[in-house]
Amino acid sequence: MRKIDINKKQKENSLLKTAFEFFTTKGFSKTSISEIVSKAGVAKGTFYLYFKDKYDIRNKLIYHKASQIFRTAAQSVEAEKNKLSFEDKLMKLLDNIIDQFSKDKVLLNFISKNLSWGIFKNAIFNKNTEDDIDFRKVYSDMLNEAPYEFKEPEIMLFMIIELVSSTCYSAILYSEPCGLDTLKPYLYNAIRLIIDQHRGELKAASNEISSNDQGQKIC
Amino acid sequence: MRKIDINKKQKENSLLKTAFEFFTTKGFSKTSISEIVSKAGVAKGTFYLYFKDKYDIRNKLIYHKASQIFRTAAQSVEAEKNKLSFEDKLMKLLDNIIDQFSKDKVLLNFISKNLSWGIFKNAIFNKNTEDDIDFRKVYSDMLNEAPYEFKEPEIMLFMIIELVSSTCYSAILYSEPCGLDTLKPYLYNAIRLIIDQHRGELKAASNEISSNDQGQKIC
Amino acid sequence: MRKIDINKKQKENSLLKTAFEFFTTKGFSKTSISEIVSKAGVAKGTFYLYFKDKYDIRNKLIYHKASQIFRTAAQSVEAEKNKLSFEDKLMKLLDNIIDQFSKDKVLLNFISKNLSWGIFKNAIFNKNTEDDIDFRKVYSDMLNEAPYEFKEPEIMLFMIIELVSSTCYSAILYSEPCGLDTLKPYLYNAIRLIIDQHRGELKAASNEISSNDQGQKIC
Amino acid sequence: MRKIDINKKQKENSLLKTAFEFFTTKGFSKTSISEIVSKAGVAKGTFYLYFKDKYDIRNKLIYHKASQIFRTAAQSVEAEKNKLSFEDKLMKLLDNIIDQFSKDKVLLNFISKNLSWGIFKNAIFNKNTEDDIDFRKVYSDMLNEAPYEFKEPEIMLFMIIELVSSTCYSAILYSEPCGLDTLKPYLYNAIRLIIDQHRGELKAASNEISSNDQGQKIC
DNA sequence: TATGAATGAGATTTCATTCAT
DNA sequence: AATGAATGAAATCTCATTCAT
Repeated sequence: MRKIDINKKQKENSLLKTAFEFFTTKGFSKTSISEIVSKAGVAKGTFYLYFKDKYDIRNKLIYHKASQIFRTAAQSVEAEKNKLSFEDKLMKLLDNIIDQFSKDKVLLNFISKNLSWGIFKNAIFNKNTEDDIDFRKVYSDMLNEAPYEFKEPEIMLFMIIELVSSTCYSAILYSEPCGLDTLKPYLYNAIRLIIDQHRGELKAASNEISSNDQGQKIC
Repeated sequence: MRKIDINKKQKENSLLKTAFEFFTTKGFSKTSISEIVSKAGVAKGTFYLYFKDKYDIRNKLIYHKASQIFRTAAQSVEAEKNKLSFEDKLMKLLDNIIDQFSKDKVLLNFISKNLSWGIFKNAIFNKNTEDDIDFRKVYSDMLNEAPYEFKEPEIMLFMIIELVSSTCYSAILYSEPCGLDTLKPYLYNAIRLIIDQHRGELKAASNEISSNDQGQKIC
Repeated sequence: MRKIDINKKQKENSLLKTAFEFFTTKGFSKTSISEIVSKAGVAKGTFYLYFKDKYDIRNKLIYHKASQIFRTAAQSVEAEKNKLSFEDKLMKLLDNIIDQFSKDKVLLNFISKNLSWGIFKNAIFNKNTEDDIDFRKVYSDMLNEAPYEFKEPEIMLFMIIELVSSTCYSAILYSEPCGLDTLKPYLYNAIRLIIDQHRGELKAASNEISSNDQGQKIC
Repeated sequence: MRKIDINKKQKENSLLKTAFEFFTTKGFSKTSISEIVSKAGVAKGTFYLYFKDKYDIRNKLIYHKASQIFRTAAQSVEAEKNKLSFEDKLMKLLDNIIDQFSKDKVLLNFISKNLSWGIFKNAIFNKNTEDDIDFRKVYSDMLNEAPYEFKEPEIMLFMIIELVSSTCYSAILYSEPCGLDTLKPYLYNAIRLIIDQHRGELKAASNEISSNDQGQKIC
């Protein structure tokens, strides 16, 4: 990377960092571009060289942060990939995410307040930059590795994510109606029940992974 | 009510109605008080006689609308109160609410975008005006009439409400990841599973509901 | 006085009292009629039954307070009327006024900030209500009783009053450039010098008191 | 100075000039920032680039104008610096100031209405911009050059300034209680008397001013 | 007399965005 | 690429005063 490009990247990062600070402390609509640029140490006009407008920088932040969370969680599962069942992998993934948020309430608040399923899906299901993880692939790999078929796996994931995100948001930030620790057993049990209701037949052995052990197949 | 009070109520309603129109079509932050008052046909200063600021009128709208939805739903259950089991009553209540929202997407959007468990709890668990329904009482009546004890009934309601509201929001408004009709069977099944996990022991017979098995009573 | 008139007087006094409180603590332009009436316990419209507008109540307050100060001072001199020389009477009068102000800085601030020679002259040289003192008469009596003529007595009084009021204002309220005690000797000496420069000839015996000893006149 | 800085100075001056016009004709509180900017031909936001608020521009005007007056007066004395006695220099200074005000009643009114010893002292005793004159130095130079010591020279100056400003204000603007010409002889005489009462001992001869009467020196 | 709801012009201030430098 | 002065529409909010009751 040329020196000038490094410089540009630094400016952009400085703006992103500062914007995040203000958005999380003062809120999006009460943060002005003026504040961001003066704290970031660049001129007003410069802001518009890097971002289309205020909404642009917010969305880029959400993408960035959400993707960071998922990458970390995915890595934690990766290690034990082959030892865990599908359910356990998914639970571990969720537990890791919840853990990250409970340790970073500011980020939770920011993402929650600005999250819609649309932006969210975009953030985790599409690669926006080279570093971003492709969560769609992670999930479909997990499904493929599972011994069962799942009915409507997207709906299943959707329900789980919505249940987790909305209940944990309230439990972590406001302890409403109870703290995270009280909530967890009920929540995790509910998730397993939801997975159960979507679990279908045992898979027929797939070609790729068991082309040579067809003998075991019974069906 | 004196003529002047009727007039005041009309002014307030006119402002609420107009504000709701703008908030739902243009969005909260893009709606100005100037627009509201000029459409409502009152002077700018008059707005401030009724509401502290823009946030105040928004919160009052949420209270008002949320409470309206719940009152309607509660009334629909009231009729068959004694014929239905606890589960069926709760499911009917939820179904009625989902139904109302699916018919009034504008309202759903408005309430969802501005809803937090805090405001929500306030709206349905506290009477703000005389007309407001006391949802807490409705729920606790339902619990009392059930033959079973429930473990942590507040957490149960919380999980159900969060699951329903966040999944339906996305399904009704954006058909994401699927339409409401596709979602419903999975969602309703999930709800019943959640209720199941919270159901506890059979209650000791109480006076009202078991006048004919007093013999079992020991006390 | 009829009961209804007493009631009216009470309302007016309550408004005056409250307005004075706010004017002296928040300042004239930052005090709103709303605040005054709500503290005074009357309706907004009622204010306009007693006062033309905000300026009207301020002027009435100034008249009232200024006249009060002068009445008190005049009374303190009255007792020793015949024992003191003109100079001493005037000095005692001034000293008493300064004393009152140094004990009531709030009032000093209010009157000073809103004082102009015009309003001031009006306040002390014209009777506004029956209780108000006629300062013009007090001063002219003092002059008549003095054994000397005075050149331009009005200019003399004017210079003294302006010197006293502007220097004491600053000394009492801000100790600028020095406190009142440090200022006093220089100030009082300056006043005596000013009186000196206006003192004229010994008076010819006046008609009333010495109609029969005209022979003494030399002129 | 860069072209852009010249432009900025012009904008600021245009705002100051326009504000002064309105403040002096309509009064401070009846002048709106809207009026100022529209007359000055700049955008409303531009005002806030140069001044914090309405009070800020007023204070800057007072500083500016007061300092202008004193600079002019000081220059008039400078010429005859060595020919005049301390008293005559001070009288000439005051006379020049009074003269300026009597020719510019609008300015007198503006400064007087908004003057307090605090702002005033600030205006003349502190350099606010590079052009501002340091009146403190002018006065202390005058004192140093005088052959006498003065008791409490600051109190002396204070009394003189207060006496002059408050009496002349009324005389020039309202001819109350008399016109300036009638007042002057009495006023100037009073000032000389005040100076007299503060004059102390002859100074021990300093090197510069009394090289030829060293014989009298005892030390 | 007394009330206080209603007025609505107008005040101050903010801020995303542009554009000449 | 970077700047930051300038914009000016628009936002929120105030408040002296009126007038129907």
